[in-house]
Amino acid sequence: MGVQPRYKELAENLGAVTAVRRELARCLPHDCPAGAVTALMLLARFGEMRMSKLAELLAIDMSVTSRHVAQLDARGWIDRHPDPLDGRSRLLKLNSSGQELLDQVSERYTNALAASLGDWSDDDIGRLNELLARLRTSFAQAGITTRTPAQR
Amino acid sequence: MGVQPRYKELAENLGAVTAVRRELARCLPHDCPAGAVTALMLLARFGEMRMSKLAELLAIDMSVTSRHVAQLDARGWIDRHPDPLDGRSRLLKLNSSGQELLDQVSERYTNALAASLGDWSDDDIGRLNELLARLRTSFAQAGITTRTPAQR
DNA sequence: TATTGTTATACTCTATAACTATA
DNA sequence: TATAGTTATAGAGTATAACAATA
Repeated sequence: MGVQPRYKELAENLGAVTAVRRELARCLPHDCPAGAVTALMLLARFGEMRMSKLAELLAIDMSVTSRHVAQLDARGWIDRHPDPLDGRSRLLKLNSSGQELLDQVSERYTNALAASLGDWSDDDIGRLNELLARLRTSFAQAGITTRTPAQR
Repeated sequence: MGVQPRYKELAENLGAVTAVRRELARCLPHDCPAGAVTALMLLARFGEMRMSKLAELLAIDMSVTSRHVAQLDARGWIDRHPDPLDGRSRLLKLNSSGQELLDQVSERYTNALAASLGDWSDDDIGRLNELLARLRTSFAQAGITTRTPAQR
């Protein structure tokens, strides 16, 4: 197969991932939208950060990030304290309640994936992880240089 | 790595695909939402079908599919004709105008992917395609048996 | 009575633009 | 003047529930 058809196929397959994510989201607690989990995962993985950094990691506009963060704060999953280096900024940090939620969600996600992918080999899951991680970075690098949400 | 951490990692990586899809959607014509393209791709791949079949392929509720299809029809990308076998149903079919749009969108998607993934080997893209296709089927099979949108 | 599809309503996620406060 | 973040408004996508028409 030439590379052109592979790209076309990839575009179709990426569309199908949406369905998988939706399915996965069904196992979340009712007061916990999927977007919140994504943000919390990033705060868990990369630690304390500013709004603008989180927006960059999420690859969404800061205005949207701002609303998500306000929700996370309202639900008591993160703490916001002033950035000593810049009075305009606040630093975001996952707190113990958020960590607890994240642990619970991770367990549910893991169970849901195990139920669907039980017949996958460990290696295949690892390969998919590698390729998806690479896809993310490839797109992030290219995305910055093209047109994207406001601040870019 | 054990299999549990791999599942957790996969959940995170699937979240990141959302950003890729959003980025990809930016290259679409202004009057053509990404959801429309997904539906058209399925009609192109699997041919004429009923609403309920399309809803199943999209893995969304038929009520939502109904609205998407109404849009596709309003934009003149599909034809709907009565199902001779069942008066309640109408058969959906991509028409020449829809095919034309789809060709144009496929080209844009391909260009966007080529720009971001230019340094990927043909084999790696093929491997990602295989794994994503398998992910879709694994989830579809498991999903049907658990709880899902209304009609299941 | 069950099934196919449609419509009404509500919620999540996102973008753009206008705004506030600080640098 | 520029930057960090917030808020208002609008649009896409989805789910549930109530409904119409046909089987």
